[in-house]
Amino acid sequence: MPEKCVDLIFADPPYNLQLGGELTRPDQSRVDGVDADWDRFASFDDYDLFTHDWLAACRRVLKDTGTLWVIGSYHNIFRVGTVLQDQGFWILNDITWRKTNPMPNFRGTRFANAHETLIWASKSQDQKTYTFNYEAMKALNDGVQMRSDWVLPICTGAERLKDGHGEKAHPTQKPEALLRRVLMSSTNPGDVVLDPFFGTGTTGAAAKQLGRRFIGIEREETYVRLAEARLAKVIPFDPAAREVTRSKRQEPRIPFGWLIERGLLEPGTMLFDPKRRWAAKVRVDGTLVCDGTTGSIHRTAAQIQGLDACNGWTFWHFDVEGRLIPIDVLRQQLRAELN
Amino acid sequence: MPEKCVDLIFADPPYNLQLGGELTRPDQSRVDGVDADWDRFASFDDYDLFTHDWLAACRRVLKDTGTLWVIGSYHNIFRVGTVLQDQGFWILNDITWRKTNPMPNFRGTRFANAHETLIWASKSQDQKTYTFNYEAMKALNDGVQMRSDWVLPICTGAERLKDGHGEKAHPTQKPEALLRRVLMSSTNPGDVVLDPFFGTGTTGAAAKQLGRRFIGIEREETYVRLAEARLAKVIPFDPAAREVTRSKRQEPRIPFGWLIERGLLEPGTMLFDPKRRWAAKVRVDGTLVCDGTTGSIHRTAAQIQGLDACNGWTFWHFDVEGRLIPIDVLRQQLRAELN
DNA sequence: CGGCCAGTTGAATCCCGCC
DNA sequence: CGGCGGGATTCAACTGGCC
Repeated sequence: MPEKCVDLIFADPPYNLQLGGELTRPDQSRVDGVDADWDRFASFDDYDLFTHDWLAACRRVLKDTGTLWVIGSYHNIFRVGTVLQDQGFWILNDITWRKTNPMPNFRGTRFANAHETLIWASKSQDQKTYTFNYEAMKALNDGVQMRSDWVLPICTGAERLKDGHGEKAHPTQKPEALLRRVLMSSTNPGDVVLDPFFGTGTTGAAAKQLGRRFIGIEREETYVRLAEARLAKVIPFDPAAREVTRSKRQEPRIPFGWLIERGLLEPGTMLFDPKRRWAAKVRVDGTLVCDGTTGSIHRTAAQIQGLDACNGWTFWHFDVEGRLIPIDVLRQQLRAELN
Repeated sequence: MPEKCVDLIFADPPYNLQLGGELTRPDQSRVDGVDADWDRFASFDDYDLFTHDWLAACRRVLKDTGTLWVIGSYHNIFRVGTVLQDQGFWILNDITWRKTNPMPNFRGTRFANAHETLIWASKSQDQKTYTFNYEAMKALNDGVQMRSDWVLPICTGAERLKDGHGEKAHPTQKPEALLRRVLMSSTNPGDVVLDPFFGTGTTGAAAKQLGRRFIGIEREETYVRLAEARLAKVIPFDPAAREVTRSKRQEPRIPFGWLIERGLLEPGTMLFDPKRRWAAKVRVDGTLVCDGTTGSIHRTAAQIQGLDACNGWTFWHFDVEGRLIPIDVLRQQLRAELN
């Protein structure tokens, strides 16, 4: 695979570090845990080397502007996080996936292990131009910014893939809703997503639904076949519906002066702060005259508040029949016209 | 300190935030961050050595039947967890402290960092006779097994210690409720609790309340004096009294976007007002496209009705075989699932 | 005394492009 | 690569004053 060709990596690395004997429920029935051969490591050192290897390979193919997600539990996530940091990845968030329906602790010896941890990281501390669809995440959360704790059920029911015998096909199949949230937060339509531990292809399913391209790597042929069959049946969402709200930062910039140029604001119009304590006159070049000084909408607003900076778009208002309207609505109007 | 004399250790080790510039809120007020000198480390290696040293010292004084708690955030917790495992500690749980009132992400660049992580560990894999008051935790949780995610507010108000000038005395004072839950879960009355980073003595306060003995180690004289004054005022709980059961939390908020995420509503679905005069298309981030504009269910409904606000849950309906069903029924359904 | 409103604050790895 | 400046950005809980 060529260098720096991937926009996002999602990885659910295997581990088997702490499984002692067999786990039984109080009624002595056996719990079908995770004990596939591919999941076994002899020591922490072995696991660290494995982690170092696959993360280095991911680093090589990830674009500088790309980000990496890893999911794990307390068995392995601390080691993964340490190696990540050692390789220069810069952690942006750790996310707690709070499971609504986890397996209880049958023995009553510990707290019910009811969450898993995701780490979201960029390639380096300096790289600040990663994709984060802040507004989409905020919209998804009813207008309140999304937090680092996500409440989602584990994968059960029809979504959970079965093998030929009606048993679950994969021990740790992730819910598609989790992957959709990951992809929606940190990719754009058309981006290339890589999952180096593809399993039964949940990452691919979410990517196909959302109109992202994807690459999956999987060693077990059984899983590959299951994933292929699964992905063939996935129906992408309506292309119009999968568009998300873009952050203002990524929208084309609308300079204040354009409002005057385009006639949305007359030169000479008086602007006011929300409480009508201050007034400013709009000049033809988009500067304001306020209290004897001139400057941009931002500078004048900042000067009044006696601070370093200020968002003039929300500070300054114009008068319509006695009511004050923020000038930002004019920007929205112009932005709509320019689309 | 003699070997193996301590029943429980609770540690909140310092770490270096590597702060860049000054952080300001959107209203340009300054955030009073953590930048104490004692909190700085030059490199990951330095931090790992520091962690290795204090954990080894803890290991020496901890009884074989004792357990250790460490609290941290993504900046340091992965390194702490790795060193713990390397020294032979056996992780029993990782606990997510979900803060009800965290500081938001002011710049919209990441998810709000709304939780911290605690690791609970015994001295070795073989040691199975540690203290875990399963029934007490279950009782504290309304008769349901306590999970690995704890919802508690951060320390504010009267509990938050102030210095002489009315400023917060310690940058990271933990809530006593958190420490009480820790001590209640994994110690018995009379046990000896050690806190090697005592700060203003929250661990001591909780221990005194619950009738546990404690040892605190603190380098900063200011904190030592504050802790002494604080602890003198702490009144132990009535030995016969039991922790009161917390009232049930208010109904969890269900963001509209979750319906799409969880598959209760397909992206691209058309919604209608009760009289089918208007139609809107559901997008993947939970916004609606209606008559050329986009917005939340509430905003679109309000725009149509020409009002300041509107309850979109009752305004918008989806079509099932020609009949219109309000989307609110889906919210009720999801709320039931999330309980 | 209570309700309402405005103001304050908390472990935070918190912008980006142009010159 | 550093400096400069435009411009984007916040949630829940508590406090205190006023009516």
